[in-house]
Amino acid sequence: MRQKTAGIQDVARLSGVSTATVSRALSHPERVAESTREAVLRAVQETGYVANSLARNLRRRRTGSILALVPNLANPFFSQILSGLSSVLSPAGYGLLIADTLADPDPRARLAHYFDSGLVDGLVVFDATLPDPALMQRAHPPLLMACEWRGELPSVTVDNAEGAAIAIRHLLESGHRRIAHVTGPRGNVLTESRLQGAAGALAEAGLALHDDWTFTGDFGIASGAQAAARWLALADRPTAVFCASDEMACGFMGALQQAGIAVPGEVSVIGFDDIEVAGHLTPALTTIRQPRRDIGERAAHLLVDMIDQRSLMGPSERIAVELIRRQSVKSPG
Amino acid sequence: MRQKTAGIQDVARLSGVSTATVSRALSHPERVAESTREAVLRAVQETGYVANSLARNLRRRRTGSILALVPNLANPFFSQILSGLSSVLSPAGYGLLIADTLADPDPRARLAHYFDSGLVDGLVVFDATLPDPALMQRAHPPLLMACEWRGELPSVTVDNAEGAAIAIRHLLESGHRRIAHVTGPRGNVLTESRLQGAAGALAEAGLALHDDWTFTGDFGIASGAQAAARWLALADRPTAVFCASDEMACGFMGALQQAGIAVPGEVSVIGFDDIEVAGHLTPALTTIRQPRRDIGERAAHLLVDMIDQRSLMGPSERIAVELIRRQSVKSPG
DNA sequence: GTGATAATTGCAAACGATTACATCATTCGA
DNA sequence: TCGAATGATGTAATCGTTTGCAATTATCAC
Repeated sequence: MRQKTAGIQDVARLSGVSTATVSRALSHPERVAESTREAVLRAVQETGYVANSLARNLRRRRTGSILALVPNLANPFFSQILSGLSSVLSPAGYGLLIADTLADPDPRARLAHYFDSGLVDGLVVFDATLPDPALMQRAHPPLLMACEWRGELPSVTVDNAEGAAIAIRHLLESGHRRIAHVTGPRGNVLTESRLQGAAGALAEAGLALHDDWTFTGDFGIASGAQAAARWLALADRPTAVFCASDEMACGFMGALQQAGIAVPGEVSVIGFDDIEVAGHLTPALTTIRQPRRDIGERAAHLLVDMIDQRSLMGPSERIAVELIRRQSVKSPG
Repeated sequence: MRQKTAGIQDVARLSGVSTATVSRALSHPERVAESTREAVLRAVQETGYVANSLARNLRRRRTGSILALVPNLANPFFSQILSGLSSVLSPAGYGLLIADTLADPDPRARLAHYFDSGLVDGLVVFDATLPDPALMQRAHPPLLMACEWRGELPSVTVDNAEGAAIAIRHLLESGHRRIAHVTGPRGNVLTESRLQGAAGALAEAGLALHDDWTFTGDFGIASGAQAAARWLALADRPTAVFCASDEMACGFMGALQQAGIAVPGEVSVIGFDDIEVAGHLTPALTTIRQPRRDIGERAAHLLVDMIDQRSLMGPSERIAVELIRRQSVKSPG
């Protein structure tokens, strides 16, 4: 069974001082005499005392943990972002709580719950549909959007429209004129923003986004494969495809190759994200890189700042994307 | 700024009862008269009161959160397991804390810290090197190993040796006699266990694991590509390769294809894990499936049981694996 | 030597809930 | 009708820290 762990009382008794002094010796070492500090530390050693964070946090009115609400934990896109978050949060003294909003029957209720349970000092939200205006009325801890964004909420995002434009321009420069687009779910801010960037770049070249050539997906692998099926059914096929996520690009290429279509021989494919596997596919996937670890790290810094300043608003940050040229794009014909 | 949130005092005052009654009305509704219960609930509505979990947990001597220690958050293998964990932990009233032990300068110290900080009610540990005997001496909350295992600690694992044996037998049945193996990091329990299972299956067929044909990797994509380079340098090449993880298989196949070697034409490849992308590679990867979501869910159940029974030991569970036949294996020559 | 200033330390009140125990009002059986 | 059992509520202790304030002692300038 769990033996009772030493409390501050025990340390105080052993070192012959009051609990107040023990507490100070540990959290504000400069405010106690060196000799007492040593005595206390010795007693801490001996008892193996570790402060109970529950009590400490109750008194200090902070919890020491921040919550990340991700739409789908099983999506590898997030893992590296979370890793980045964790790497700056831990040293800053925060634990990282993670909740999967997909796995949750009522994610909005959960968010509301976290707002006033006092369980967390701050939130990073990756799903723009979550923090709706009604919800934001109530009192709540600092909240930062990441990847997606909404209204005036502070956020860490990537330049999605520009990324899409870069992708399209790359296809254009390679000589493609007939370009398809596999989108994310309609209504999603990322989807719309990339769609708009793609359309803009196309327009600059005097082209338009052909309705029959834009396929709606959901960022997941399977939806990429479905888009491929629709592409295959086309009488008049585009020579290049811009997929709004690498996962979809992966599903798209896979299904095409199953059907005996050569990539990039018969069709060029460009993705978005640069997930780890992208460079190891055959052909290696040309894509727009989102620096995912950076996103996590920046988000963590911004949120910690907001918490420190007890402010609900904070700066937003936009991170640049980058074209990674690999093998899945070549000149048509 | 953050307006002060209502406390139990406010509810008590508004509904004209004592705080004790409010507390009871909320946590033990049957112990209070219906009329008062209604009055309390009405006051709760009006004030928007939500109990402060810090205070509650301090008093109840539990924290309501459990911690998962994963060796590498950026590895997509874990995301689905975490998702499974989360899906049963949330309804059970536990939050899921996640820490990346790779990102941590001193993971052992962190584990020690969690042992007595009273921050968590239980731990799920995915890294067998962490809970060393010295550490386990001290008082600590219930701990469950998952995927990896160590000593007598309760664990949720998969039948690794059997999985490896199934993989090898599948290659054997397809007619291969010259079989290579890309392992995980040496010393790792998964690595050794799969190695042993593979050697066993080979022995049944009168074959042995050729030293020159076993390449050491680290479960990551890049190490698979490195193994491929070593395979390419071989004068006398095996016709099939069993990779101890899908990521390595992916890196292996990719590098081979880059070098102009056909898979499965010139060499068959079989993986382990069945990560999501496996079925969308070209060729689609034949592999041994680990039901990752199940692992997470079972681990959560077992751990919650241990916590409920205040017991440090608990049953261990072994989950079956399954051969997924796809396209990366065919008969040689 | 004396009063003022600064450096240490202890006392006790928070933090915000839960719950053992005491109290009071009912109900019921004899 | 009375004593006991039952049920509903309140009082106050408790969980394990931190910290404002006061008290004590040491230091220093004069």
